[in-house]
Amino acid sequence: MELASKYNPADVESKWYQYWLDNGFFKSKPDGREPYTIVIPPPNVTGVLHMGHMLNNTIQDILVRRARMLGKNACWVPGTDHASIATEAKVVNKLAQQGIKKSDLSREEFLKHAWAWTEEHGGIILKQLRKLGASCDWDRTGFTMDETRSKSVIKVFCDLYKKGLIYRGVRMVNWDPKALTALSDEEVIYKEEHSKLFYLKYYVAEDDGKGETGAEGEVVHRDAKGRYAVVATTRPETIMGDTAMCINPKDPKNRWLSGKKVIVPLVNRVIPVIEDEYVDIEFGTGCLKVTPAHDVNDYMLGEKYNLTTIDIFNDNGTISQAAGMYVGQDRFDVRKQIEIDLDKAGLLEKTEAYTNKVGYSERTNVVIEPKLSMQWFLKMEHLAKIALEPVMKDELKFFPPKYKNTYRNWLENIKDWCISRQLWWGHRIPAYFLPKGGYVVAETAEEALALAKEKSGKELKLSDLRQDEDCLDTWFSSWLWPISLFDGINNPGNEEIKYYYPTNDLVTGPDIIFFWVARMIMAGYEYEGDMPFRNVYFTGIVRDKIGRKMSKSLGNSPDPLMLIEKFGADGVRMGMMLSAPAGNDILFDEALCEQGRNFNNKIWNAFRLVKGWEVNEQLAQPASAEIATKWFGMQLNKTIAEINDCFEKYRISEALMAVYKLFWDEFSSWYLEMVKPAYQQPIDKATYEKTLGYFETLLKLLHPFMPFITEELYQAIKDRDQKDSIMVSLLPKAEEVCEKKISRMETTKEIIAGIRNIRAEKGISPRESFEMYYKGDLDEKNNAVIEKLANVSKIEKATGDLGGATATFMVGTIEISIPLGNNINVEEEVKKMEEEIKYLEGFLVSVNKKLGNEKFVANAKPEVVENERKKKADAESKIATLKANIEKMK
RNA sequence: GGUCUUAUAGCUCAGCUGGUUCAGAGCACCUGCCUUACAAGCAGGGGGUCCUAGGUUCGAAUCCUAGUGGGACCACCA
Repeated sequence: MELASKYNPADVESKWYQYWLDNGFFKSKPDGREPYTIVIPPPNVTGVLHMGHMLNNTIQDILVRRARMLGKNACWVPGTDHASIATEAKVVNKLAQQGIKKSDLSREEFLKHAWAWTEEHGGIILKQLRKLGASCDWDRTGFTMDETRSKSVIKVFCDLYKKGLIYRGVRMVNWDPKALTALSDEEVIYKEEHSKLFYLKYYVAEDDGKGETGAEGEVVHRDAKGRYAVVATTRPETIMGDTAMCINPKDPKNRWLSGKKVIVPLVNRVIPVIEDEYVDIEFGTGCLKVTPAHDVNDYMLGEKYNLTTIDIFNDNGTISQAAGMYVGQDRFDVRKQIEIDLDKAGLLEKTEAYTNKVGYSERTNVVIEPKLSMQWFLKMEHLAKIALEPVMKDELKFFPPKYKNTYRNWLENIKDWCISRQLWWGHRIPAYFLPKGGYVVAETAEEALALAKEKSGKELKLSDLRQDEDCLDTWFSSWLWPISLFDGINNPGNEEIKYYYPTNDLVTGPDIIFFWVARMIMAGYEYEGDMPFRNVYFTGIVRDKIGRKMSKSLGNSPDPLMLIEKFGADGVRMGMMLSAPAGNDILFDEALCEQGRNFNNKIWNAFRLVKGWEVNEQLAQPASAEIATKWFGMQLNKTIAEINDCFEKYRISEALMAVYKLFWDEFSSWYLEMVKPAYQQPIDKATYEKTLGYFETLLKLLHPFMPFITEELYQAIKDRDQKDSIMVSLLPKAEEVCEKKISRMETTKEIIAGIRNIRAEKGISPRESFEMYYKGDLDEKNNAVIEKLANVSKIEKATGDLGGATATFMVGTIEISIPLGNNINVEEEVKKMEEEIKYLEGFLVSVNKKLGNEKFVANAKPEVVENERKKKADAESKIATLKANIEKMK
């Protein structure tokens, strides 16, 4: 078989993915084995794969494939999220392009469009995951709005309602004027903004323009029209909703306003001046305008002082009838206009540049309007309580653990969760209103009817009930994901939920720790009485190589599929992992995928070498090969233990680096060179079989990271049964390691490197063989290896004087000398040795200083002191040797 | 403003309980090589005030304090 010198991933990737699918290797059913479960963080159903997904799913696939190869029953459940607001926004946009307004459609008609859109774009992302090699059990693919999941959501809603944890009420909520819905606090993103602070004049009502002068410390504003207060605001357009002005009772400069009434500028409404310590004396003028309908804190004041609320906004952010002016105009247009109007009327004292934080809708990116409205809420106190302790006690572990703090902080300051959304795409709230007021909550309309009859004591028909128009927050379905995927809500205690729950690892970004992770933990304990997953691995955010967040608008995000095409899925997976230490942001650079691809090629070429050997059964195993096979077995086990340790700590990129070095350095650069027969010569059987065995083990270790090339080569090593795939093979266990063999080989490598170095420095061809003499206790067991790799014809312990023409170097305390005949430059050698002596003498000084310090000798641990003494002796003996050598050369 | 986190080679990061695994890895860089698996390669090499200033200690990259510079999250300023 002639193999190309370059590996071509495109030739093999789809073939093996299909093979895995055809043989059902991704499938999982409960059985007697230990389960290993991951549920995918469901991507938006209509989304496309981005680099964040690549990272996330690569990690999950590595964990799942590894678990499978450890003999566990690995189950990775894929699925998608209906993404209520995001998807609805997309559908609304698409309809708008066709000239259709959502408001012109009935709920049913709109949902038809939404489902059509979902079917058209849905699941693209899952297909893309296949290209990456994701070993999900596709038969289990879930969707947050499929039948099982929907039923679960409704059931949970009713249950929480019955438990008194869900309530309905008018509250100040975050209103998205574009999507026309309420949002939870978590869906609001605060951005710093350069805006203006407007100073408005509020004249004192019934003031004759003369009035008294201010007392000590008071600041009284006055002009021809009378006395006035100045209020600083960033939102002058809300003055139509002002129903009070507030000062701090401890504020001397505004004392004179106490008990007065003032006139809202332009609006001319007379409002009271109230006093509350909430007002910051230092801010602006210390006078606050109170608009209870449009600011959270003002609302609080309104409640406290029983102020009237005037809602001056329509749902879409335009000014409402209630405002009485600027009706129908947009809030931001009015802000500009009212500035002009106030100024003209002499009611604007000044404006100042000002930086403040403004809340934006996470999804539609419009400025959030705090708004009073009737919504459904979930009480969080109980749920927060049951979710906190397991994480703080590390029963449920976070990687990296620093996120425990973030988690605790959120849970300890949690507010009730606004779960209703004024959207159609989602789970409709199962609340039914009675004709004469009141409502009932039930899983089905029929049950609701029964309850309604009971409640009203009257005969009612289904058509008399009106179901709540709102639907639930997307996260109200995703928080059940680890349970609902195994139907644990509808069918408690079923075989699957018992087997797969709690799941093992959750891999996700820290950006959804509140949205999703925390809430899943709550739901897990509430509904299963147990954690939803044992470990949470938080990935970093994928950034470009100069640290900018990858985003569509910056155009700095590569298309994952293009990357796969260019470097192969294995190369890209490796590129992602090389750059991804846990918890730190990932500075993604295509060069890392290139490194991944190069590594693939390295593996490929190592395979070409091994596979190209011809075996001669008569041949005895050469000594060098025997040493090599024994040593590499040890090295292999050592690295396996290292890898296991890395995985335990979720240091996945370090695990990869360990295999990488094992394959490239130890196996390819050292081992293969040791056992490689001369050109076109056959190899002995024992070495050949050992080597193939090692190769296969290496492939297994690499498989979780690079599934495709490893399957390709696993199959190419020999003919295998249809069902014999590397992905269902078992990883070797780490066996006892003989450290002595390993350290002996390290010495051997150093000697070889030293000799190669001499050749390089002197320009002597590798073909010209050397003799080697040594002083010190060199273990001669590896001599055959030195002879082969350094082209040394003879190794001997130096007995007498070697004469002048030798190059000498030290490996530990062993002195290696290579006679060079005419190739030597005595002066150069002496100079080199003198430099070494200088260094050693400096070293000695520091060691002697330490040993001369009585406190050190008295206080340090004995072994440390002993070590220092040894260092001293070694250095002294080295210096003596070097000095003797110099003498001889001269 | 609060909480947390971080600073080590040109870049990205390891460095555990303070001491020979103590200054490391990968990449990048430099110098030789188209040597017979691999130039997507091989063999070598250079490169760091371990952020700054104090402190604890016989001994500090490591522990403590402060400062400076990054980053993250939360929160209230109209």
